Amino acid sequence: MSAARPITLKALAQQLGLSPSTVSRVLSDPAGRDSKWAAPETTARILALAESSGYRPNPYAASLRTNRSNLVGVIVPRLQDYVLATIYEGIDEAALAQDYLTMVSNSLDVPERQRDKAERLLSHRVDGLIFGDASAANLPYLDELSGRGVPHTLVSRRVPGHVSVTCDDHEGGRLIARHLVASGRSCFGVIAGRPGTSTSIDRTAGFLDELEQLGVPRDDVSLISGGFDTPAGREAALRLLAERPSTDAIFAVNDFAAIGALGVLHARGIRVPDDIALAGFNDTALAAGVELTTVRSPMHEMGKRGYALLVEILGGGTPESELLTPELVIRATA
Amino acid sequence: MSAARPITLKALAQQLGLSPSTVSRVLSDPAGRDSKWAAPETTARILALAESSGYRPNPYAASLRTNRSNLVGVIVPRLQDYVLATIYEGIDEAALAQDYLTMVSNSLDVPERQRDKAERLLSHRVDGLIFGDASAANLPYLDELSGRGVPHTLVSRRVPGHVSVTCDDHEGGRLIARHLVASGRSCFGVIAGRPGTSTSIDRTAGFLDELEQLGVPRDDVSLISGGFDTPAGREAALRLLAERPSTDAIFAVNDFAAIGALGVLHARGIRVPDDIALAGFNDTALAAGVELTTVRSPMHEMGKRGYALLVEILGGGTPESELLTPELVIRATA
DNA sequence: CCGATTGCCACAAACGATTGTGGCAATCGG
DNA sequence: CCGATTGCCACAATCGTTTGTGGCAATCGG
Repeated sequence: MSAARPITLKALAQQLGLSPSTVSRVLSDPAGRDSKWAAPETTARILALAESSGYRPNPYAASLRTNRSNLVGVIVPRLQDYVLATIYEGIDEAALAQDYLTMVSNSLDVPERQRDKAERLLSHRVDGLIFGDASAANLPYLDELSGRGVPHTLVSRRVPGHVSVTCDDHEGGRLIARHLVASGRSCFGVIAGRPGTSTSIDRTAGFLDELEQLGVPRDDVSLISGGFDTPAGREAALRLLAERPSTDAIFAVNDFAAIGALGVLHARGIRVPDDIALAGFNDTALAAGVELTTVRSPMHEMGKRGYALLVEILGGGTPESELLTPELVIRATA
Repeated sequence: MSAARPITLKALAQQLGLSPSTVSRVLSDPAGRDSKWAAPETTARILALAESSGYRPNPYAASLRTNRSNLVGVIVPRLQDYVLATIYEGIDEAALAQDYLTMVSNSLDVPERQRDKAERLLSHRVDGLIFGDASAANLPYLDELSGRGVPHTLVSRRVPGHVSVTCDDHEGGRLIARHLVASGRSCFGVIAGRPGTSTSIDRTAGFLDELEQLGVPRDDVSLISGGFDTPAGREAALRLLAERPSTDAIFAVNDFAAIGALGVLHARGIRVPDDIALAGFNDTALAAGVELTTVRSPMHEMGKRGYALLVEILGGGTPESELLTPELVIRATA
């Protein structure tokens, strides 16, 4: 019932007839078995007792002394979003491998919430922050953090002036455009996602640039903004069909929006891809489930790199932003 | 560039000409404005300076002294799973409201990983744990935790001997069965999910019990186990169609598996629900997207209650497990 | 053979909070 | 008017680490 108070360093030292300092140095020496802080035999005794007694250093005492927490905070729009959840998994995996722990919070893409969550994390003295929700709307806060010297990196979305690791979204948009044109489509609709986010902006820009390059008149493509989720996709698809019935290809910049669109196409009895081709973005697990043509973005890798760059910054480095390469995944819908 | 060292309590006290103890008591008194630890005017001065100087108590120093961290650890099978992500959001929301922070980790439903992640969290001195991945396979570890006096609760899945908050899965299964029979179905397939988990076991048991009660011969229903995700659903559906072509209704105990099944039905040109009715479970966002008939389980609420019960335990209470009531959501597929 | 290294280890001062104890003045009760 | 209470506050110990400094013996170089 009563959770026994964990063994302390002092207790360990006492049992060993040593001073806490020696035990501490040996235990925290990365060299481990052959640390130079004690005689080999002493080192062995320390390691053995630490192991058998199940000693766990109290991280609070350590952090208090060292002023480092080995904790990184992560802010995402929403963990329910498969894409961000996957990126976070990548972050967490990389962090765990270095004995860092992570804490994650949802910002719901609203700036004051982002600020609130981030400050909360900072109150808990995280060593650095990783943002998955950067956008034009919260750029001021990010800039403030830079000014305050708070180490941070961005993943998934980029904004000017901050180190980020993102998918080459522009290129991703081009890939889709090329594929749709190659398969004979001529009247395009873009479900463009949330305004002010680089994922939305870059993907549609890439799409438009490639179309232009391929000689498609700008008049033959219509854009609809909204959100990244399924309901947003439904709504956008409805508007698209209403405003331009001649549409024969739809590019949703996010798989979830694409699935929403797919729902209305099915409901209308529109055949996919025969009547209208549909493509998404990200290659989430669901995309495979519904045979959706999409672009694979290396989400997991993005998280790992985002963490790695943060560590570089924490170490005093000044890394460059990274662009990960996307890959076209052709399935049944386009 | 250099992150200025945060203001300390001692510094505050010095500027105020008071002792740290007084400042500490006033600041941490929930009564706030009218705490009885100092003269009203003094209290006001303290509060004012704390505010204007942006004082943030160092949580490590506090935890070291109080032996409490105001941190709870959460273990889920996988955050990519919308269901668990939503439950976690509920946990986190409830925790934040009480100034608790949460840390979450994936166990991938493998027992040694669960143990590893949980121990890691315990090393960081979380006050308690919430498990979203309880199953027959890791029951021994959960029992061990009970023995060690580690406060914990379960969400989503239940297991004997541990306090949990789950959906009334048995009842949920009954709801689907009743609906399918009422709409004239007679040959049933169940995509049963991961063996050893209560969500799988209870939902199919409820389904079978209700069918029996409605007079459906046990021979007219076939069960297929596997996993909870989309690929598992695909595979199960394929087997189902092969083994029993007369099937006219499928109950997948999870929306994602259902969507996998939906994919193969579409691919085979089988009309839903005309040829085969399909129902899922959980009412995830995707279910609405594909017009899937399903059972709504209160995921967010589950998280909040799971946290609340943990707090009760931390306070020395001994709460009962809770069963949240599900709700049938009829859409297009059944 | 003697002074300088080197190997091994202990002392003690932090880190920044919380909290038991106690002191002094002003006010109260009778 | 006097002893007891109350209001307001300070002292100092403590939580469990890390780390600068230094001491003693054994070994080394010349």
